[in-house]
Amino acid sequence: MTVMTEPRWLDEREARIWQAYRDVRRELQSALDRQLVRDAGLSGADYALLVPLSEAPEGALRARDLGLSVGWDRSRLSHQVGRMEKRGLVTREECVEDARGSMVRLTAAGRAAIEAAAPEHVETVRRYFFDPLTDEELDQLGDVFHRLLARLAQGDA
Amino acid sequence: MTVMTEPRWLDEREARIWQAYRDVRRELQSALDRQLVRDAGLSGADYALLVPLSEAPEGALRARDLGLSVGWDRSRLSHQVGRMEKRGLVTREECVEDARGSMVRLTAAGRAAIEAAAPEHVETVRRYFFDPLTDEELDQLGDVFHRLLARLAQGDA
DNA sequence: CGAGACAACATGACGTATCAACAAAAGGCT
DNA sequence: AGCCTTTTGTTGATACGTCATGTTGTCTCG
Repeated sequence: MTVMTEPRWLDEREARIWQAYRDVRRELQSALDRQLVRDAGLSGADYALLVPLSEAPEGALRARDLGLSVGWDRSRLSHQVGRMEKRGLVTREECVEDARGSMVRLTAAGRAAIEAAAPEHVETVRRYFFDPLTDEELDQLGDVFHRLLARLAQGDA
Repeated sequence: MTVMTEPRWLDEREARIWQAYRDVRRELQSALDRQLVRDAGLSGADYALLVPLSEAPEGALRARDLGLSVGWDRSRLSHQVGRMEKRGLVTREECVEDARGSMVRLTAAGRAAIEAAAPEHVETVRRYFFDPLTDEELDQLGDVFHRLLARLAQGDA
């Protein structure tokens, strides 16, 4: 059983940093999503899937692998692919090696969409994320992020 | 008109850091939300609103001010308050000073919910965010976040 | 004072995210 | 082979987020 000890509340400095993290998270997401929909008519979710698909050998990936590469669960992926299929960005095919599986394939329209969207989007990522930071800070950030990821991954254990 | 120059694609190091950021973002969000709903029956959105309300003088804030304190637009706030009202966590009242306005007030159940949820949640934030980082790293992070926020804010201009 | 601009909030529609339940195929084990 | 477990994917329900729109009240300034 868990003993009820007085919680270690965040001090003022910690609260400020935590708040700043959540603000960055929200505003960065918002800025990137708005740029995408404005300049390319794509949502962030669309873009997230189009990138690994466009880099895949035949412009096609198993749903399972696509899910792994973006870190989504099956349901979220299936719903999103369904919406994108309706808009003609991708098609679904049966998987030959594994009859359970499903292949997601980029259409010509899908490839055109990601190729049109990518340049402006990368510029936006630079503008809001990379440009304001120094090289040293980027290295430290990479370090910090990977340590946080390690902790998050072990949390599942 | 915009000249079409070759975009400055992310190099391998940049891509790795950007990927790590998005992974942290997704996994941290997911871990915190799942902890909240599991231990307290609250969503992240619930918690986000309950915190400033519980800290407000009478457990009540104008919708406008509540929105400012969490960085949400009116619509998002109104929908979320509506859902929380249905569950008895808050009530809506008319605003005396400004007949357009609306007051959001914490109910007894709402206060009980946030007080029950907060200790475990803070521990979880520590576990996944603060504990793995050193003091120096935290200071640098605070610095970095505020610089990014400044850039994001000027983007609106 | 009065007309137009603006601010505050609600709502409906649609896209997105999560969860539970389901179905079907693959793999493992005896 | 036959049973059991695991993997893979879909679906429906519900919660959440964003946009466009509408309503009402306040403010500004001529």
